[in-house]
Amino acid sequence: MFQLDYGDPRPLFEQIKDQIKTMILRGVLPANQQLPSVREMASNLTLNPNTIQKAYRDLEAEGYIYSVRGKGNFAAALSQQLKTEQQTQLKKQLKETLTAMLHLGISPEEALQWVKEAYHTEGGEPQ
Amino acid sequence: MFQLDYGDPRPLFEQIKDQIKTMILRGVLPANQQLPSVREMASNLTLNPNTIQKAYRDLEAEGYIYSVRGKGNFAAALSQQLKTEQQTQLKKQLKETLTAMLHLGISPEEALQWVKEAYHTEGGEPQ
DNA sequence: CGCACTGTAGTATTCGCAATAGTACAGTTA
DNA sequence: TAACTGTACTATTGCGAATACTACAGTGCG
Repeated sequence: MFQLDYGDPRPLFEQIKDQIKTMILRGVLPANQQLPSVREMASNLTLNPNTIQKAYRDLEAEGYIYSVRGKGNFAAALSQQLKTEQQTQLKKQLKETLTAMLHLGISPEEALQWVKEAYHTEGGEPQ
Repeated sequence: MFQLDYGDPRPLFEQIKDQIKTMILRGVLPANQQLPSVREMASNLTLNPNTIQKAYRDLEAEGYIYSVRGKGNFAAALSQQLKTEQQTQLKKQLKETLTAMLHLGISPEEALQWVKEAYHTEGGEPQ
């Protein structure tokens, strides 16, 4: 179900968190969709249930999922606040990238070209 | 000379590496400019010389600096290869950001608007 | 009820790796 | 020679991720 990279310096629970976040933000996991149980996911990924639980607890604290004792974990409805946060972060990220490009000697015109190009090559599905 | 964030999960030597990289890529550190000695930098940042040495060794392996035994560490001339690598990475980063924006419901038109906006607000120097 | 599932909480332990501490050796320069 | 430089070790500490294990609480179903 998920892709773990043991070479990645980032901890496993973070990798799991990010993948779930992405799925929720992109609508792959609709609201109230049930997630695999802590034990099941742990079994599938061959790691400890505690690791999954940490990921789930964090995600709940951040508003991406909600937990119901005895029932399971479910994708939360994507709040406007969460969307706005994400947008803000993406904007910041975009600006950082553009700044780095500028300082590397790439003109704004070239940058715009890159942007258009990125859209034209959509379907390659980066990441 | 450098800014260390002990709250950052990233190791110290990585933070140092990145800051030096950025300075070199942006021309703040011209070719053959001498860097502080391992021991001096360690003293300034109040950490162990080994930590600095690790950063320097990595940077040399990546082609950002060169070391001369008995003399010191110096910024390398920014090779075309290094620039190209950096450009490739930025392009990839840009595309990932744009893809995420798309999936968040931001149209290409809006995205372009963001890009222009980012340039207009230059001077705020993000990061 | 009893059973099998779910989440939750806690402790103890292992393990990896960043970072420290310390010593030693080699090359440069005045 | 003296005081710098880089480099190479080994040993140790310390932190946090991940494991292992146990236990308890709520849900759903036959």
